[in-house]
Amino acid sequence: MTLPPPSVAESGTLQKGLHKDGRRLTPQRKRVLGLFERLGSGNHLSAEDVHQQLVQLNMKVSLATVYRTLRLLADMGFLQELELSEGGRRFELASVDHRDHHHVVCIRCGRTEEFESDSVLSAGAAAASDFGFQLIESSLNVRAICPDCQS
Amino acid sequence: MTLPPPSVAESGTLQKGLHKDGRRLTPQRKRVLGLFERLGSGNHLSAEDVHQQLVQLNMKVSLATVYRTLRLLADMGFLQELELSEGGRRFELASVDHRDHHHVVCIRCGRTEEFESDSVLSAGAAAASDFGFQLIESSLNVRAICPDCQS
DNA sequence: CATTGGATGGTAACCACTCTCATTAGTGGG
DNA sequence: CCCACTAATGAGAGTGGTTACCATCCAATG
Repeated sequence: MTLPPPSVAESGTLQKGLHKDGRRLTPQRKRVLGLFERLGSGNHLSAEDVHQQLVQLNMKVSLATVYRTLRLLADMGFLQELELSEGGRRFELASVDHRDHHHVVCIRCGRTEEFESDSVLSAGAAAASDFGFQLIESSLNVRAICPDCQS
Repeated sequence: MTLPPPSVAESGTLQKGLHKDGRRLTPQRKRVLGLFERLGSGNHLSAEDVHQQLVQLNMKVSLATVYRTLRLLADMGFLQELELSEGGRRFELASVDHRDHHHVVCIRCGRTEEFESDSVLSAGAAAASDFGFQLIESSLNVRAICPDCQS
């Protein structure tokens, strides 16, 4: 059985979080967060992506507001900020998954494999907290040579 | 006893690496690499940093050339590139002593702290061997927000 | 409703970085 | 040692993602 998705954008959770800081619930903010909830977790969107998607849905939100809202929602913890590639940060619904994504990369052919590691996650979290930093994400990049390139 | 520092920029190692690809040894390239060697490992400099430092030393190198040279030296393996902070990527001297250290970087101001972790190293080694890769090095990049930028 | 200050939209500005191109200068051969 | 070849430099324009500015708008409160 599937439970109905608990929409943060509609349920009042977003509104509460905003109001306790003197902020306001606007249609634009609901649209942005709602978009992520409709797509589900696992989607990583750039600001431009979000803007385009909303335009296609006839839900006009200016690009400037998209940027402001993404940052706000990330600061509030509803979205998670991550950087998967060069040239642009991306956002996804905050979830326990994708908290850290690690890669083994072959320096010869570029073949990339992903893996997960709790010990790496906790090591990164510990290091951040040691310096008083607020963790966003940690990624372990392992440079190596794949079997095909070892010959 | 202290051995004289083996300068890659002066010893001919840089020249050799350049010549075998039809490239040229220029004063600018020696200056950039020499700067990193003078500062020693553990310094993370942005292109702007390098430019400023060289200007202060009366060793004029244009900013465009700094960018070009940093990329070149990183490709050649003399420098290590850290794509960490939002406000620009940084470079450090690639050295054997420092090949197993990790970074916590503030995405707002670029402040970078180093740390070491055996568990991270073994996790990287394990991941490499799981995929049949031959490990070269692993580096954990922790993206976070420093105390000063958390306001 | 009226008030008020946070939010939006449109756009200019910004920043790190790259490209273009005329000029300079390493390199290797003669 | 000089020359020719062409890689490399310098200066500045251009680029793409992001932020700042500001007049206008509107959600929240009483």
